[in-house]
Amino acid sequence: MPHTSTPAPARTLQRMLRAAPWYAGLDDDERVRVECDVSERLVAGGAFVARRGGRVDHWMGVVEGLLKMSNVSPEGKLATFAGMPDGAWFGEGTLLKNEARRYDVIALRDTRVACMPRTTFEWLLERSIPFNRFLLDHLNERLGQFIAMVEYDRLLDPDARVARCLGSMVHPLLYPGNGDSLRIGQEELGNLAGVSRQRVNQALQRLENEGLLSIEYGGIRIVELEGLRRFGS
DNA sequence: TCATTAAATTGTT
DNA sequence: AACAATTTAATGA
Repeated sequence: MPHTSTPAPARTLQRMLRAAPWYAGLDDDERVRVECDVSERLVAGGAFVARRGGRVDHWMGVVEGLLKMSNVSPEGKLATFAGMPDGAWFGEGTLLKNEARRYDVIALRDTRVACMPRTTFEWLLERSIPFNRFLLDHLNERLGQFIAMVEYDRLLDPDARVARCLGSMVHPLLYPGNGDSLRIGQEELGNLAGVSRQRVNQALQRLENEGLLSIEYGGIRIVELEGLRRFGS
């Protein structure tokens, strides 16, 4: 590493938008409107970004931080659907169906959230084919994750749960910009995978020994993405 | 640039 | 849950 290393570019809202996979396909008018309409909100760690049952009037994306999409059943059972790292977008399903939100979104640490107004979202939906294409890919990917979840989740041992949790948060096409490394601590990973931090540590060491990832301070570097997604099956 | 310190995170029991 | 070890970030000379 050269000692003249340039400081990592700040995770600004504008930078995040321009790196978004759907942004590249927009025309100039669309880009101008998007950059004008999208605002940024800071959510403290532990706080709700949006609540189940609440009205949905924004399509949201993670500029910087970490979110958890989850639900609590009437019996008090916690179900986490997805972890959302930098560059992840969510809420399109509820926007398209125009119904109340079906899940809670909670910040696992201080997180900056990009908010695109419903009107802008619908405007893009009406006129941009690349935007529609992105939504299609995005929904399809999400569907695949949910199918895998109902198929295996209850049967998986902790190692596999951690592996799949990581695999679901890395997507070179839908969430670019993270490269092959994920900034997530072992405690946060435990919250997402539903296992203790100690067990996360144990799982990560096994996964590292099998050559699927490498453990870094404050994060994980993905080595074999497909191996992580397949792990345990 | 280097040393010191505090804070965060990891590894182990 | 508690503890020790490690890494990073911040501070000031």
